[in-house]
Amino acid sequence: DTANAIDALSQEGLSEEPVQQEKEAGGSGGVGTWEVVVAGERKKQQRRKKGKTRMGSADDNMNDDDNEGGDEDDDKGSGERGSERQREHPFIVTEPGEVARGKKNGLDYLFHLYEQCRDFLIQVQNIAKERGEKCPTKVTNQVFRYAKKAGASYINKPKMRHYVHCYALHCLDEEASNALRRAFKERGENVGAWRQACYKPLVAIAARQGWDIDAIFNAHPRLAIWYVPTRLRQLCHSERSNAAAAAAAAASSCISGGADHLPF
Amino acid sequence: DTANAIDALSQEGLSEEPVQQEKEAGGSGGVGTWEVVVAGERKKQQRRKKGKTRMGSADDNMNDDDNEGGDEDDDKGSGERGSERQREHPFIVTEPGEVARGKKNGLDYLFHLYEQCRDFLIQVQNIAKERGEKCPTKVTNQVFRYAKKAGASYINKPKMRHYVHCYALHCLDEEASNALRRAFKERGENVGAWRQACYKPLVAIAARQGWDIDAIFNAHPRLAIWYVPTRLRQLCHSERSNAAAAAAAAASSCISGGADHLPF
DNA sequence: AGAAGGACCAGTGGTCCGTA
DNA sequence: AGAAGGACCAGTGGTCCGTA
Repeated sequence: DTANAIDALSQEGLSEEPVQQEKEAGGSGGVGTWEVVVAGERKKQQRRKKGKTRMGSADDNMNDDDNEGGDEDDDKGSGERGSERQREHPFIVTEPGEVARGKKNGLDYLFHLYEQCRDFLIQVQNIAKERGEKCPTKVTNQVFRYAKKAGASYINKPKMRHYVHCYALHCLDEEASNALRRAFKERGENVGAWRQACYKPLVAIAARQGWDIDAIFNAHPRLAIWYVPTRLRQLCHSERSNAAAAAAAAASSCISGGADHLPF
Repeated sequence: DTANAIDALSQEGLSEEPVQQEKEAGGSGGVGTWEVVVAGERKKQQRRKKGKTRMGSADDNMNDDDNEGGDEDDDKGSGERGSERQREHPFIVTEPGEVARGKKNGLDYLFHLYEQCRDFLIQVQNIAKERGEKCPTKVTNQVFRYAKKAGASYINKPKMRHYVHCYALHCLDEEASNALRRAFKERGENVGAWRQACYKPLVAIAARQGWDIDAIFNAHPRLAIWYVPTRLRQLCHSERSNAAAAAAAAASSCISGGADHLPF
């Protein structure tokens, strides 16, 4: 399943750790390998306001003690501290197994991030169980915070939420997902277009299974830990309404004997 | 199950509706009867600050538009508007089937409130499903808000959370729950003492079932909709630790051959 | 232009503590 | 004193929009 994890490597990004750890975890892909990640704390400065690098906040300290002075305005143009804002490379549409070239990341890498989040969730769950605390069943803020603390600074909530339904298609119908990737790569579409196109086959799957997208997510062990995206839920709902209306119209036109006169 | 719902009646409290509706719902106890509750909107004034009765907020308007003037201080002694602050009558320890006398409510009534919350949850779930929205699996703030809007002003979150574990015992071992009620009534104990005493048999149940109090709640259909109380979770955890330590000590003393010398 | 993610916001779970 | 519940608070789910 995660056999070709090496192909999913991020092109070397801003922060060195992820790439290193990817390589270490490459062959096995087991859960235990992520303890390496946990051990290696982050080395980058985590800037809060732009340019205002703050020291002193220990790695285990999650407290948000940023309000000291009181002025949090007109910091425009104070970014002379040298450290430019850095981001992950943008995704491009790649075929299954294809490594992205240049300063880009491929879709195998994207999906691999979801597996990493799952590993982090499992760790958070184990800690919670040991301590007798509430145990999350989903990838929550707590899990994202844990991932960041563990050095996986390239994982963040907006990104993961943005592509959840793409990952869902990958989980639920890998054939269809792969075909879509190939088609969109061939057409030279960008990631946004591919992402949009992932909705339709998912709605079709939901249609076949009684429209209960929550049940579909929950029935799949790797998908069950992700919240159903609002947009996907909405699409399933409106499509179900359309289907129901169409069915009703057909039935009505059957009863009334044909399409040549208005049913009411 | 809810056959003796009439015995669970609240003594006529401040708000007339609950009692009336209890009586109507008395015989059947089905879900549908609560539509009566939904239909009958609340008539009482809902005061925000003390004595400051506000008019105008429509029943469907959940908006909290209370901040108009800006002075929200020194309202001490301004309660001359006639409407005294009103509350539900306090609970007393009653035997199963016993009606509380005087300005008191019995424990059958308390447990009945949990069933009502379940009915409200089911209604909220049905509405959510119809609309294709996220569907709560637990009694959430949204459900409490809905209950209030439906006229059940006597239901509130702090109260329901306070007694959840008492209801849990009632669900999981009604015999034990009934025996405890009889014993505490006979001894003349107050509700607080009875409530405290409900923890112990629950921890014993958890001990018999591998200490997983979440699994125990989730396995019971009427209990699964309630969050496991923090205190109960903590008690189960520390008791498990104690049991494990005791077991380890026993094993150690066995290995070392007896209790006459220190094992290390 | 297309995309990544810091940071905000409304509403949550949890329960304290001013009230009766 | 014992108890009911308004109201607060830290941290959540959700995603916008200033950024690169």
